[in-house]
Amino acid sequence: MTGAKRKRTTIHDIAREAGASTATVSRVLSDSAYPVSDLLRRKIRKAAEKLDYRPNIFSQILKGGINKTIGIVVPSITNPFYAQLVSDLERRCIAAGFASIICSSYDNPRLELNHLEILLRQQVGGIALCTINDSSAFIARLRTIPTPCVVFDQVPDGYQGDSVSFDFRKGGYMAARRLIESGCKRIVFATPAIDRASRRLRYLGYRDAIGEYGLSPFPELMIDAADKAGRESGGGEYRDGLALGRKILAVRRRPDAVMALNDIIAVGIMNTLAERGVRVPDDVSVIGFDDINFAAMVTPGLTTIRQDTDRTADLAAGMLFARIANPALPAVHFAVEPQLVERASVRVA
Amino acid sequence: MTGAKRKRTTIHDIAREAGASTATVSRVLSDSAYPVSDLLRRKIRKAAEKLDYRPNIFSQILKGGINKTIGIVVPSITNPFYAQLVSDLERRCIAAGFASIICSSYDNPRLELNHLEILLRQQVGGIALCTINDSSAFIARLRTIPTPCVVFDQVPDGYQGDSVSFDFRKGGYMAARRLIESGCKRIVFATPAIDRASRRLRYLGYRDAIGEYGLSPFPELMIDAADKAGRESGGGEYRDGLALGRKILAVRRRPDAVMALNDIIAVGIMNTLAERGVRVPDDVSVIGFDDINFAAMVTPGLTTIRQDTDRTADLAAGMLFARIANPALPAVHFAVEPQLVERASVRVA
DNA sequence: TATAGTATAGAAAACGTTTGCTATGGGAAT
DNA sequence: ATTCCCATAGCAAACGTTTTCTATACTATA
Repeated sequence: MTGAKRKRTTIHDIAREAGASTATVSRVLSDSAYPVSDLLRRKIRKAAEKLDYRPNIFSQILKGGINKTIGIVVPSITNPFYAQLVSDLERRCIAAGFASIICSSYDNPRLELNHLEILLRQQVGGIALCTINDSSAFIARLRTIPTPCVVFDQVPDGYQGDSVSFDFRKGGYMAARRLIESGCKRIVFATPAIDRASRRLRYLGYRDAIGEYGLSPFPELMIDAADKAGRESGGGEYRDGLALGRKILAVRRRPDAVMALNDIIAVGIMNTLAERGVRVPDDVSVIGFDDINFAAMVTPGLTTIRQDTDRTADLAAGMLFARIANPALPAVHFAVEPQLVERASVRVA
Repeated sequence: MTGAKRKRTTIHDIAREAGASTATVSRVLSDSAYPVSDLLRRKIRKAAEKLDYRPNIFSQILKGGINKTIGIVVPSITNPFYAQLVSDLERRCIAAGFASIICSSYDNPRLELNHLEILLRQQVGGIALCTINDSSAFIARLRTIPTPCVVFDQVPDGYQGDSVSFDFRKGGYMAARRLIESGCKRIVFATPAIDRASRRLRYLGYRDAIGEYGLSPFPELMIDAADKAGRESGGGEYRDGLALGRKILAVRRRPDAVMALNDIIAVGIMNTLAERGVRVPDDVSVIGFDDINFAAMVTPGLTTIRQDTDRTADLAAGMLFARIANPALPAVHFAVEPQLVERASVRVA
């Protein structure tokens, strides 16, 4: 359509137009402190304007500049929790003058590693990583990457670099305890496969509470990972909640409370229960995890454990930019605290 | 910590290690058809492996290669509809060997333009754009960008390039008609500000149906954009639904149906109604738009107009990659059709 | 045996910047 | 008038690739 492929204007074009050398043009256009006469400065600026000059970032980076984009890796961008977290992170990148590359690994460690390799090849200036892979091989790999990196939300045991973790165990404990204190006795922890630290820790926290209050051995763990093999997902979606709901309905002596792995699953369970006429919270209490926007929109409103995405993003971005500015800094670690948010899905004591 | 900053290995290192020239190394490593002896080939491959070589994409691109990343711009990544659309697009990029940069403009035209400039500076190989800006100045700007670009979902009037649009007017018509045919007479269209084509068209479709069935002039349009100025959002969120719900409850002769701008707003309205004891669909029918995952999770299940994100992504990605492969192609345009999905929020006739 | 042809390899230029170094001119200090 | 310094400006190297062009050593042909 437009005929011959127009070439971009370079500093050479500007140099010619303004009667200067490329060195001087570069110095003017990159606001260097190098002394250049005002006259020439103006001429160069005008020429740049006239020719609609945009620097070629590839030569800049090649020459040794740092790449002002950071890579963000999360398990699943369609999970509202991560969508919010990514959004909060992205806002801070923009504020710092960085672009961001968002990668969703779809709960697939292989894809996650692939994303990471791509980001490294792209030589992004920094990486914010929420990984579901806590294999020691992966952690070893992580140790070798030359790019500033912060691991957030889920941080694998033994990871030594910068991180801001969420206290999943405490969150699990708080959730279970909330149920216990409202008088529930038969509490089930409902989850798809326990395949990563953040899930195991939630369960451990639940066990802490169960043990502390001396509750009896009940079929306390309800796992449904039946169709896991067949799909590219780590579970944790609505359909998993539906499946778990059916499973719960099938036990002979019904639990009086369920602690769901996350909010989405909690909603799936609530809906399955409602369909069969069992009322929440009157017949069974339900508690979620994450506090996605959505938790406030369902009926009854979902009582849940809040992960503060904004705080997490704030800490993670802060330490990432600090490290980019000074890679020699010692590693730091933050933890963000869970928070109980009361709504209407747990019966009052 | 790690002491001196280790330099990346380059083809020069490999050349030295394997006793070859950089030219040969480049040819081997980029799988060129150029004849190189098997012996040397092997030596170079082994050296590359040993030194953990990764090509520097910046020099590759600088040298004239194309940048295998595409930029995706959407109004809001936290909107589940766009999250899904982005996810569907991203999957196709990966399949085509492209990375993707996802940018959320938060319903802010200034930020959107800024994102676009960044993508151009990054010289991404292609851009997939869902814009909320249909000013003629913006369309003119769009015409001048040198990068392959496809506009999807919302395409502004007068945009000439590749696009895959959604038939919002027809969608609006289908929604309103569904309500009318179930016997509703006083149907209100509930929306935050009508500030972009996709919203205006929905309203127009609604009017089409209203007119066609000769319905009476009722306070048919319910706008709540009160606090718009104060926030970085174009409206369309849950709180907008709540506000609209309150407004609807306040009218003297209550509507018997509401057509919401989108699913999230529909849920907000349903919840507000439920809180005051008005039942959906018995007292008032509610219909949404988009068919986000969420629409199936609320009670009653939300009847809505489906925008097929997967189909949209498929078309958009297809035409984008086609254009990248051959920029001289004439522009093409596709439209994806709305689809009514029945659930339980509209009363049966 | 001379000649051409073929397979293989390397030297070097180019992509668009940044930057260390050198060069020029003029004013101030001697 | 000589010396020195300072303010300007440009030259050219370097970043890591790709690619064109040239060079070498065989092998096959006349």
